[in-house]
Amino acid sequence: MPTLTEVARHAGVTPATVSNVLRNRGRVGETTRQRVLEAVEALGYRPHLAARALAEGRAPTLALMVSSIANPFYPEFALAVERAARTSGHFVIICNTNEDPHTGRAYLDQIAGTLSEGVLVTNANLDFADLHTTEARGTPVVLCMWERPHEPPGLPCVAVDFRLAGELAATHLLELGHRRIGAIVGSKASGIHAARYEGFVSALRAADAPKNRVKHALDTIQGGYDATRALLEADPKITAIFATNDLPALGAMHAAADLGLNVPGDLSVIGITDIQLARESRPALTTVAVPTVEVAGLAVSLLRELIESSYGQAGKTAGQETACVPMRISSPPELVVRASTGVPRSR
Amino acid sequence: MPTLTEVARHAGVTPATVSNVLRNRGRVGETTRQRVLEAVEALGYRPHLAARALAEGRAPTLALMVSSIANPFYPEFALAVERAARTSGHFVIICNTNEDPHTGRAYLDQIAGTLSEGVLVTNANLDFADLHTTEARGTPVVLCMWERPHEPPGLPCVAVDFRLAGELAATHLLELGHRRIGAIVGSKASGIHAARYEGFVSALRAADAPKNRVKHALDTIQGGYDATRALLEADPKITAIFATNDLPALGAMHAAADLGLNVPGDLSVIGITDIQLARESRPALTTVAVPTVEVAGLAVSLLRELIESSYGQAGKTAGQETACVPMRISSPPELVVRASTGVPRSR
DNA sequence: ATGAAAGCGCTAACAA
DNA sequence: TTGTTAGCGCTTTCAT
Repeated sequence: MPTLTEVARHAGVTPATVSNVLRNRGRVGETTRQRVLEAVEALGYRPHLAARALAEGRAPTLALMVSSIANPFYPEFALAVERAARTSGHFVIICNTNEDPHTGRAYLDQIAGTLSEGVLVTNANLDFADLHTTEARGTPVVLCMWERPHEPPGLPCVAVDFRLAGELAATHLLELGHRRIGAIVGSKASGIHAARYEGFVSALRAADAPKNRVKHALDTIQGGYDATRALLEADPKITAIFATNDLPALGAMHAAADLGLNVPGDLSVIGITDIQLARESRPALTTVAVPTVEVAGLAVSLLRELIESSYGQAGKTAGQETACVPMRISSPPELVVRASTGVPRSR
Repeated sequence: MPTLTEVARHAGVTPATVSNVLRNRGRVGETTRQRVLEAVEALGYRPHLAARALAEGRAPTLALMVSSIANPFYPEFALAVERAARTSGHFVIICNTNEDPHTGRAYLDQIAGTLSEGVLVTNANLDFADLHTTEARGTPVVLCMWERPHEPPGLPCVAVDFRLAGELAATHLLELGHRRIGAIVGSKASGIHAARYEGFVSALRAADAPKNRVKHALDTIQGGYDATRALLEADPKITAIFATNDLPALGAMHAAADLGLNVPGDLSVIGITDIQLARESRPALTTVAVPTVEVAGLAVSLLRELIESSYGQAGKTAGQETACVPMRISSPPELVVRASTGVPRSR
């Protein structure tokens, strides 16, 4: 691999000039510029990104923390992030924490600030303390899917109004005429899906609908499957299932199929997110869509800004502490009516 | 961020010693070692990976070229690669070429050899010429899913016997009693799925089964959907569909549902790969499983070996050209019988 | 067992 | 407009 210096020698100029030509910095004469470009071409020169990173004090990569492969949402999101990142010349390093905060910290320790100049976090399965540490060391961090626009997490984030998502789902079911609705919350009671369920419940209350049954479950198809069977066993008259995520909703449809229930005739099912699978299931899943691509874009651009300003304020003493933590809010979730919901018919 | 030098000063030693302690190189006295470790701890030192990469002349990352988000197989594979890579301390940079060879080359030009010391390729949608160029510049390349163990591609690779996969699928269908089988080939005639179809056809021929109908289609659910409708229109008596990939197979099931056909009663469906979705569809998809995780592991370890030996032979003159191109063969694909195939019943 | 010094490939003041 | 001179943070001979 030829180096900058070799190119310079080949073109009869100094390394600095070549550097300037390559990055359109500083004034360079047209003739030398040509000579340099030819030399680059002739030698097949490619800049050494690690060297550049060291010299510039910044690396052209972003780290993306994902929790696992289990939920197909993450890969989908990862690709959206990759595209957004490329527009600013960033590469994305995928950091699979495997649901393990320890692994997450190991990643942060290793690459934050050295191989990558910013961190994107797709779920809260990391110690916030670790994230704060990373931030304090000078590497900006952005949370990608904060669920409560009105309760900032204390870290820069992109928020999605998941409470509204829950409301929209409930309203849709109510408008169809459902009164007995079972809810599947894809996490512990106080977990990341709480806002969705709150929105759901509040819409029910606003409509004077009877109290619904709830079941907490793993955020997986299987989790939704089991929860649905439990729910229907507890109350066979349930006509609709609301799940706080698409995966459990899909599981609910599977359960219905195994119980010989027609969807949506006997049982309506609605989820939240609108992952690819939702479009591709049979019947296609009605869901409340979260603007995934937009979120990825917002997260990357926010991170970019933070990165820039972090270099800007280098050297300044503290006092920035009090500056408010930035938050971007995505456009609101939207109901996508497909084939899994309909008017209830008695059975 | 504290540097090595600061740690050294803090511990009252030289940078070289700290470096030695940190990497267990060279002999270091037990007492100094302790002192250094304490300093590292006290300062919260983290090695700067870009700096290390420059000094060592190698970066601790691998590039993974994927073609797009459309096929959920790639993200699945990406996570498997990430896990395998981590065992050797490598980070994975995800390079989404978006089916565009031009983007692919841009990635190769930028990061191969500078930010990453090896390249993993998951599909052939890149110019082989570009890959050879990358290799020639000194960065090893490994193809992850070569489909013909008996026809080496001229590049290091992990091969999967996809011909056998096609045979297994056909045999399964034949054993169930199917004679009129429609095939969906998820690419152009000469494309990457050709081997699968060849295997399928040869098994049919070996069993003296009648010639089957074929339809080429996009390697997507929609592609399989359309192809199935076309196939059934051309010959309504078809009792089974073989698709060269799971996604089109899933599309076939959707088509059956829309046509009021029961799967597997009226129509059996079988795919190849065994992606997560195959397990999670209703009915669950019978498919020929490809050992994805194993392939990822083999690919990473082969790449690792190539990387090591490329540093080893640094300085040697040419002549290695004649050395054979290494190929790893995964364990054979295996039939996974689920609910989408069964004995044909006349209709 | 530890230190001194050179350099990886590039960028960034500052000179000329 | 171009060249000079220092590093960036780390590794690595080679001395001591």
